[in-house]
Amino acid sequence: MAAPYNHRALEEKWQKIWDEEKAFAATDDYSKPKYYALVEFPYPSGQGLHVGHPRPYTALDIVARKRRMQGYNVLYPMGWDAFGLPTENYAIKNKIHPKVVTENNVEHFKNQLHALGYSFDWDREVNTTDPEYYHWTQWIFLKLFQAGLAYKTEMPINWCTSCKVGLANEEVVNGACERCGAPVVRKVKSQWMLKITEYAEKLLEGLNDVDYIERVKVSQKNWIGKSQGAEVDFQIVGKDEKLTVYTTRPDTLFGATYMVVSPEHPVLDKYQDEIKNWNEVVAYREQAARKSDFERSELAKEKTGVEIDGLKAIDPVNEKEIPIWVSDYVLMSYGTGAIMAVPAHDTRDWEFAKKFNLPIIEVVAGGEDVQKEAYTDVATGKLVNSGFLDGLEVAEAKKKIIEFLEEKKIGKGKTNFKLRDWVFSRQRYWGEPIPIVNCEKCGFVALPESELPLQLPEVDSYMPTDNGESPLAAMADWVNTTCPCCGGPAKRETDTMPQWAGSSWYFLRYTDPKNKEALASKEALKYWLPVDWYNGGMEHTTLHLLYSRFWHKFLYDQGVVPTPEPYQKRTSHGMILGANGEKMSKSRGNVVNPDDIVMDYGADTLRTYEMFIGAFDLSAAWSENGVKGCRRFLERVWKLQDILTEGDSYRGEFETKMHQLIKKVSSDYENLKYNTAIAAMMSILNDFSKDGNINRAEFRTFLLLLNPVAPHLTEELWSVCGYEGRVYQNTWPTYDEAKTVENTVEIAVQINGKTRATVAIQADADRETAIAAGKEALGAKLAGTIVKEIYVPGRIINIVAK
RNA sequence: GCCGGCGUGGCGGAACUGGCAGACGCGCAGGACUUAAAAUCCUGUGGUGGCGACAUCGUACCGGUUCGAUUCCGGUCGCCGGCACCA
Repeated sequence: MAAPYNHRALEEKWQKIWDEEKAFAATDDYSKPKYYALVEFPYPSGQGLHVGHPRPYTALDIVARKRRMQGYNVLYPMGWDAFGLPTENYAIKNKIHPKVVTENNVEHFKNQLHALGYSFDWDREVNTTDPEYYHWTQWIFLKLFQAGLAYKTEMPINWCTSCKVGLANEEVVNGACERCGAPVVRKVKSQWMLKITEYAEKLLEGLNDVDYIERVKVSQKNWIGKSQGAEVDFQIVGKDEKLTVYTTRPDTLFGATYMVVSPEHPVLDKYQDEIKNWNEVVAYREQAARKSDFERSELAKEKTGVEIDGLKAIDPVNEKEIPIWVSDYVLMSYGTGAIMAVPAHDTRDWEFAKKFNLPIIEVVAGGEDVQKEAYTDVATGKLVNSGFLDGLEVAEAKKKIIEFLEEKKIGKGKTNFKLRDWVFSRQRYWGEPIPIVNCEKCGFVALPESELPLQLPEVDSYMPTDNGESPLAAMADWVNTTCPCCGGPAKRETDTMPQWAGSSWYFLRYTDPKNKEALASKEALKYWLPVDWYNGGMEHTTLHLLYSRFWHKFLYDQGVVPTPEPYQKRTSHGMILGANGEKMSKSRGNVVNPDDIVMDYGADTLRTYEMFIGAFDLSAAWSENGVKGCRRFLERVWKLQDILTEGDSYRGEFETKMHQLIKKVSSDYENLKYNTAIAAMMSILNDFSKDGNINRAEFRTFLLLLNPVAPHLTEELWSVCGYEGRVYQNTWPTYDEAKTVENTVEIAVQINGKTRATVAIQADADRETAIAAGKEALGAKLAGTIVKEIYVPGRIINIVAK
């Protein structure tokens, strides 16, 4: 009888051996085929590892281990995305330097990950807060600055009232701070911006060349928000001034019955003397400005606005004079900040027109009464009341009107994006200093590369300030410097970079993490890129994933990296929820600590459970009973050693089963179907138990297949049962396609599509034989006249009778 | 509102390309072992009817295509995710 399955001793033992043997180090042997598997590096928070973390880590650990056994040089690295607010807040509260907080948290996280037996190459660990690392984050920023893609501007930013920090658009969710949930207001500040919009088209097109799961692609496309339409100039009556609008429906130009400008539109100030109701306009504008984005979207149902008394515009196609309104349903930040309103064919314009009694003119026929509802369908309608466009379909009309506009020089075809430039400044301490000085004479000047890394200075207070200045601004010694350009007095930039900076390129550093001359050597980048498989959370789809693709594409254009896209394949895992189906949180009291599971059941059980819990991409509720079930499975695997018999080839009925198993497990591991791979192994285990035997050849293959999921247990069994070497040093089992097919199959025999019997026949039986056998199996059940006989080899026999 | 995805036992979930729906696990019920319990092992487990072989219904709902539909098509309802006065 085998000794009891002592997971604690055994897991510790093997983790130590793997460390000593450097079992999972990626080598610099560039002649071997490579495989780069990547998971998002964690933010080392004070709470430690969450049970959600092991799900993606285990999934790609399985892939990494399998690929190594298949002869690949595998890079499966891990690191720390350690700049950020929670650490800083903790540091403020407990009066500990954020660097110390980070070190402690990293150590804790590392121990926890280590206890899970991941095959990370710990020699390549990176940490975004390490000056050796952020040296290169700053270097990339300088490149962006030199290329004109980083600029500083006064603009209204999203200001979190609680974190006291500016946020990128992507960090604002329903008008509230993504992190803390506090309301976000607009605040005008001078900010560093990155021109991600310059790459909008490339970011969109690049999606065609990569293998991302559909919903990730769709989210990125929505976020980039490409639309095609036209810009059209509307003459302002009696002025030498044109009001330009952007529209995706230039075909409806004849139906424009009024115009709307956003409250911030400059035309208002320019002609304030001619606006008779200027007081009213100013009042409206102030009211709109006071609203936070949150309120704006909350109050979206009811349209508001003021007609500008004194300014009119002329529709360029029909010369009609139309009124101009101000309303906050038109945004200054998209298009031109002004629109032509076509209430008959736009829902928002329709609502506005109804409220203020403006005319609604149908120009696309085919819908219901436009006085009752806007008709927005573009696929079926035909143009009416539109002069030379009458009778055309929408698509044709669009083309024709754009030609017309361009010919008359009153407009042009235009593509717009929703994507906006990336607000790159944070008024915080715990981030990468921006390596720029502001010289009175020379303006903004880049630090010379030789002065990198520009290290974070020690400060007395990390507190953010109410006036929106970074804590660094209070450090006169550090702030006051000399201009690298003219040597005159200059001031350092005191804002720091957002957390997304360090994570935008970390996968490059893993390829050559200790390089002091460059972010990584050309050779390393050429060999390892692109990342073959990257898995991460859906919540990073429009943030990290988009940002890092942007940086990568920029670095590609600079000749720094060899591939236009960083990640060949991107998948996403579902969340692990509490047992009650709700998100785990302290306040809900449904948090599961992975340390407890490792202690009580073992890392292998936790790994198996998280892979078995359900479809990888869907969220799944925690179940302690499910954990027990997986532990039970591993216990039964452990006991197989008691029924082990000699044999160097698969026995009889097990031959087909083993070949099928190798095939299934191998492909399931590659296709995020870990749950069915484990189910298949459970199933064959049941067969072995029932049989009362497993021979050495069968057990050997079984251990190899299970190893990526439960590496400690399988190594121990491998060693205990006297197989040679280590599992991880062995070759992944192969199968013979011909041997996955059974000789005899039991197939269903149907009458009129309903199964009435089953029959065992040769898998490759010919039609006559099969149908004869089928009829025999049906016996007396077969009655009436046979109309048709269907035989699908290996699948079904169906007799159609009347 | 637009876009994407989903809807299968008591529960988590399987089902290749249209071919025996419910693999595997959990739970539950019965049994073995035990003084007893836990653990372990064995058996059963979609509903209804029948002692039974079996019959019949059943993959959100309604309809269609097909010899045959969880799978394909049309419509309805519901849920989840992304985007959202983006003109």
